[in-house]
Amino acid sequence: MGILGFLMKGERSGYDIRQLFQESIGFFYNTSYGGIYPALNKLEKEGNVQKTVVPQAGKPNKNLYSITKRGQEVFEQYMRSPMDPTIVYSDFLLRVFFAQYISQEEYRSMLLEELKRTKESFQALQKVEQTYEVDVFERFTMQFGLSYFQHFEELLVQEIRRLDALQRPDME
Amino acid sequence: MGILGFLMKGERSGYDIRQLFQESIGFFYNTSYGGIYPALNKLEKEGNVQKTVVPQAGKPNKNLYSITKRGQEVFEQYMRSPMDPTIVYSDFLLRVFFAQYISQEEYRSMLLEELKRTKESFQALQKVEQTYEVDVFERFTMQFGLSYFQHFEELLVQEIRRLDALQRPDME
DNA sequence: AGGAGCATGTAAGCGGTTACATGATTTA
DNA sequence: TAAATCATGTAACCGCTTACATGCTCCT
Repeated sequence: MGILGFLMKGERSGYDIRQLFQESIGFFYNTSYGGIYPALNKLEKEGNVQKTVVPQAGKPNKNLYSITKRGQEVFEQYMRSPMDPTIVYSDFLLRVFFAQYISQEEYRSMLLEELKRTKESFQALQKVEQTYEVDVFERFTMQFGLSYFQHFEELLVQEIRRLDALQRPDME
Repeated sequence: MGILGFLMKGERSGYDIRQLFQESIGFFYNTSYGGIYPALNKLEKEGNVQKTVVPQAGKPNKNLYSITKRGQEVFEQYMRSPMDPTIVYSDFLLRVFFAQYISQEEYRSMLLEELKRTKESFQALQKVEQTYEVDVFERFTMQFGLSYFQHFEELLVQEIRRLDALQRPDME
């Protein structure tokens, strides 16, 4: 459905759409080429999008897709349909849950790794937010993400501090 | 893999495991019976778990599984293997991203719905945390979740306020 | 009388990722 | 010269959800 959303904003190729996904909403919604190209073909068959082939030198022809009236209706209908619940898959949290079975050092390095990743995600998203011109809603979505990563980071730092305090309970 | 983790804590049936998943880590890791039973069979074939059949009156026999030495090793190996990145699938955020195509009222009711859901999730998790005796790590995992929901709630409330302020810019 | 809870399982299907194949151009 | 970017696509596979099937007991 995100595909139709991006096409609402203008003509795009499958390649473009992948980039947009990655850069803007990759942190909460992801796809691969293997998903996008077949999806576009299907959308075309259903008459929701139209393809324009743009010949290119030295590259495969570019397939530019634009949304049809029918596609717009489908998209608007989607926007009004019941929301799917948000789903989080966190291997990290699963491991924390079972952390009684590993050593404190291993636990600590797990936290450290997740902290590193979180920081990286934060910075990547921050960069995107500053690079692109985005509308109010796009910006809000990204600030949601930013805020989420920041908060997550804080929790991780707190837990690492707690661990270290246990190691050295003598400290004042 | 969560299955092996639960079996580390003692003998469980497939049904038990499903309940535990739902109640404790359901907010970031989910499964259905259709996933658990086949997985248990596979684990048994591989020699990672052992089945004990407990006859019951008026119900199907209960299949109690316990983890084998081999299974423990597999679990410990997993705990030391590279972490999968955390993945979030949020239909809500996707819709926010494309909210320019819906009216303010529709947007507002979307926010309200997500707020309601978030509150419910928070309360459900809070209840679980208070009901069960959990170890340090299990508690921490849940507090992670609690904190996540709380934070999310705040962001939603802020955005709703911002919207309402736009509606009535005259207010002091 | 009906619904929730206990308890196990199968089959169909779907959405999606991973990996592969191709190949010119630009950048480091 | 190697890697990244542009650009499209297919095939295999995988894990998982949904739906179905069964049926007793306890609570309301």
